[in-house]
Amino acid sequence: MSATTPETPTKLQLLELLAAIGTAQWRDFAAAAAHHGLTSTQAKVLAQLNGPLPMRALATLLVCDASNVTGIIDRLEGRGLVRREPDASDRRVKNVVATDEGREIIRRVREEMQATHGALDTLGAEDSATLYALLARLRPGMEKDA
Amino acid sequence: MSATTPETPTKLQLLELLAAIGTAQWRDFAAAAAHHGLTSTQAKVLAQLNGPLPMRALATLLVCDASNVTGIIDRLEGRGLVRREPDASDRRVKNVVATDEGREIIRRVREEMQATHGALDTLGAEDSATLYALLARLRPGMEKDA
DNA sequence: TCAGGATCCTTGACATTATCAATTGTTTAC
DNA sequence: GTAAACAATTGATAATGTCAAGGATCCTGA
Repeated sequence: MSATTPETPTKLQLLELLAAIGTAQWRDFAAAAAHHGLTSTQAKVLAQLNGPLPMRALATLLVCDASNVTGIIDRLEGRGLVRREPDASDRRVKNVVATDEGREIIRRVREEMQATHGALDTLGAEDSATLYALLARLRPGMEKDA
Repeated sequence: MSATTPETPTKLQLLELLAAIGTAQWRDFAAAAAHHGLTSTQAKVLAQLNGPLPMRALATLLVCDASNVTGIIDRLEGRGLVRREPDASDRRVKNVVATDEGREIIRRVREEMQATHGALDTLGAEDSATLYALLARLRPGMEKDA
């Protein structure tokens, strides 16, 4: 019964570890975003914008009120990092799209997450593949009710 | 060359997956915190308070200005979830400690992270152990410069 | 020792992010 | 075609964030 490396970790232990990793990653992300004059929230929004997203969808992703998103997008749009586009099939909806500049700045933020990069570099190809496979199995369940 | 399950994932792919897991976990956490009348920030602070922590240390962990922490702790203290204690060896320092009620409420928040719990439940004992070991190796590098 | 610099926390002014209630325009269901 | 439902915005207000400045305490070195 080793206290340091349990053969079968408690769900609570695994949860705690996963939370710690998530927290550390967030610190890394927030610090990198600040270097580029972005607030954490602005960076988080840019990170979500792989494709066009309705305001409402953003609110759901950010776990916040829809009215909040209006102001956030206003500011990002004012800095030219984001654009509002009308939706083709529903005129109520406005789709948010990252501009080239927006995509570029978030790319640089991700590049600068040194702690995260450094940590991942300690994993060999095989371990990386194992971790990737496990996390990929976790992902759908985690995103279920979003 | 399978596009869905790469044998050796790119570092970028692994990074992206890790970020997605972290984001989903945060959503789960924020939603559970709201159920208990806590803002995300308040819950995040409570989650950090395993032991006494100086205000300054909290600011570092939250990646924010020290002055910000004053107000956050003021409100948590007003609700009886947290206490300020003088430091024994340095009278400038105030250590923040979670009260019994504070510990209880954050325990319940963690309990209610259903998406995360559900996702972890899909892993068998062996996979859990593997994931735990891999994440444990990642952790020190991620927390290095905090 | 004690003067200067550094550190910890707080305050005050202000920008950003969050909530809620109400409004407008549009869609959907009946 | 009307009523209910939904998307986004506005306005009011609270919470969170930054920065500059200040008081208290610690530390270092002449």
